Amino acid sequence: MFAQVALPIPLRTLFTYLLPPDTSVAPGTLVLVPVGQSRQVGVLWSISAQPAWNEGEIRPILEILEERPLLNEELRYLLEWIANYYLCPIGSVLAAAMPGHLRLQKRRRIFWNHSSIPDTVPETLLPLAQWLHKKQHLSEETLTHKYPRPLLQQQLQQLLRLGLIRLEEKWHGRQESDCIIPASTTPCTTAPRLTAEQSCQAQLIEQALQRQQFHTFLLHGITGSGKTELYLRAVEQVLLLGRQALLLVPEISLTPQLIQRYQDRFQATLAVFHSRLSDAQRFNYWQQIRDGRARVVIGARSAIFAPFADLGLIVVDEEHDPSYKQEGSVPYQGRDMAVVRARQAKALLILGSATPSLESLTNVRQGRYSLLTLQQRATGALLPTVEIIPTAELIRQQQMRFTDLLSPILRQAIQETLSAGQQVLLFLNRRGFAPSLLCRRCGHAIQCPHCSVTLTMHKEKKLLICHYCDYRQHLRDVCPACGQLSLFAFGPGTERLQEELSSFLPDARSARLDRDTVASGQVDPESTLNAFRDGKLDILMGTQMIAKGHHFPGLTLVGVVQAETTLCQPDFRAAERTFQLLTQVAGRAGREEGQPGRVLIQSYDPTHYALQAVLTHDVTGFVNSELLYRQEAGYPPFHRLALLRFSSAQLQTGTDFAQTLKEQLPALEHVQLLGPAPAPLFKLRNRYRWQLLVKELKSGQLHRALHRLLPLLHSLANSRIRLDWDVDPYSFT
DNA sequence: AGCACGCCGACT
DNA sequence: GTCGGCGTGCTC
Ligand SMILES: [Zn+2]
Ligand SMILES: [Zn+2]
Repeated sequence: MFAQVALPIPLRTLFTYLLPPDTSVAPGTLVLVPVGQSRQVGVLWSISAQPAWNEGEIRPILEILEERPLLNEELRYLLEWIANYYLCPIGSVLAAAMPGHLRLQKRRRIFWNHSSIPDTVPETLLPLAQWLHKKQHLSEETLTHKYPRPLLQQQLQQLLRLGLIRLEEKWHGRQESDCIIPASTTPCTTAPRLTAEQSCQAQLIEQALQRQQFHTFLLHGITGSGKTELYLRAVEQVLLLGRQALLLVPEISLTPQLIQRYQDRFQATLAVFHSRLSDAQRFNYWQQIRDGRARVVIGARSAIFAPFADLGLIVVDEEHDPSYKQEGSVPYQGRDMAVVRARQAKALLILGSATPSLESLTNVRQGRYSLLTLQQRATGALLPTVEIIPTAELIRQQQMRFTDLLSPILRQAIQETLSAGQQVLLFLNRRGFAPSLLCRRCGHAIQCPHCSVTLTMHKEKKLLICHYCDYRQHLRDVCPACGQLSLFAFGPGTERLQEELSSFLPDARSARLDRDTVASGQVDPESTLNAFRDGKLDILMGTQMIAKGHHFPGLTLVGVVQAETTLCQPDFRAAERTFQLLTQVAGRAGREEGQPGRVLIQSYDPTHYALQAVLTHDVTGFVNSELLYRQEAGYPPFHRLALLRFSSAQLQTGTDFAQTLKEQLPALEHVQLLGPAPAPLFKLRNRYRWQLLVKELKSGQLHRALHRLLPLLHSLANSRIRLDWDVDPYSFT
């Protein structure tokens, strides 16, 4: 018998191995196989009587690693689906789905397996044999310091044949793990009462769960309307049906507070995939999910690959969040994969958001999803009032300097709020002190030597840092172009905001939460958020990190320092993103009844329709005008896109290739080719970049075109050109 | 992705 | 002379 095995290396095909006689093993099981000079853990994909490959020697499977399959058919289907849809090797998909699971621990140990060194040992092997005999056991790594690998392999083989040594290969699947989940399904805390609106929607969810068929709900509930409580109820019900549940959240929302909330309800059965898990812990969770011992799973997008035995419910919270899109070698959209997986598992899917993606809303309009809405806040509080502050106009009227981040209106509002004993949140989606350092004499902006972007000024660290490649140089006073002492920090940043705020209100208790303060250990996110919630801080300022989900009862004023930071990006979703992010931030304000919230948005473009929609809480109005724009411009959700990118370390090589493509790319049916054009971020990590946008004109024809286009690109490109592509792209930099 | 093989610059 | 840099090509 032969086995086709998927390996976690970027291969488009399965490899064929010989199944040792008398082995009973089912597809989906982990196996150890030889690959070239090394060994790999792979997944047995299928078994056949005839080899699926006959162009060389077929080697045998070395070991069946587990008694039962880890990847059931449903999960293998998902991985194949991803490989086909996103046009990437099945091996890469496997590696993305199971990071670490399949990795053998690099250090093989070699044990001396004999009391002495027999005389029969050939002279060439003596030095190695003596070394091993003396030490009794050594890691392969240590040996490679003294022996070149091919020689070592050869000598070890000989010693092995003589029965003098024994190899021990470590695979963490064998390690005992420390994250045992006890088996119990008793809810720990009792559920709070639902509002009339909530219980109405909860009933619809329950009915759908009872049917145990695939169905998708879009749960569109305003901020603070109690979506989480509906998720919790749905999970409770699916557990009663004896099925498992998966909750996907954006990476940034996977906070101790969120975990606690679920733990209080489902403690006994919960597995949380957070980024600090070791390979062994992660693998142990996988086994417990397969065995049905873990019944509720929470994680970011990659938890979609967990090996559920009987998945009955998937919840995608904040379904519009861009972090569901994985970038890199396997660029999948986690939310979309939830649809594929739920359909295959006959599970109920709930996509929840206060600001649903246009894709999901379109699916509702086309009848593929059903809509559930929550229009009232669970506490009975009203939505905050929103005002837009025209920064440019205030500067022109000399009411503020153009270097100021806080307008007089916002300053006054902060003071009023603090003196009323309430709290303030200031949002600015830019870390560092300023995004660039300019020369006021010659206009020079200090750039990254490896990328075509300006270096961000970090005042505390006294560094200029590239936010794309992490290049750093010391902060300087002298302009590198004209040699004058004339550099000044241009543009906003959270560090500068903090500086301005502490000179404005030196006595206020404030904290800054962004990647820099967290990484430097200055600030602990959990305790800071808790302190703010408990009223031990007056002002919290920061980036994305403070925008999500948290409930701060004393918070009544939200200030958005500069709305444009998300607006001016080379991305047709810029307006949608801005609307979503600002609505989300605004939703932090005034969540308790009787304490109305106020939101002040500072902007250089106050009439922009995305901001106007935030002002009036007009989701429908925004969605309609945005959809109109998308339709006219031929963008998603009306036309699918694929982005083909290429780059080269030499400018000329790239330019030539772009020219070649312009001349030689044929017109393809049912798609439109836009480009190649230089990428908005033209140089990144010393590579010059171009992109070619493929727009689908007739539904269902994108892949046909890509299957013609990609081989053509490969054949035209020389080895200096690096090619990659992204189906349904979210990033256009 | 590893890991080999292979062909050119600075060193015991 | 050879040690080692990483470019190219293969792995059932
Ligand atoms: Zn850079
Ligand atoms: Zn200058």
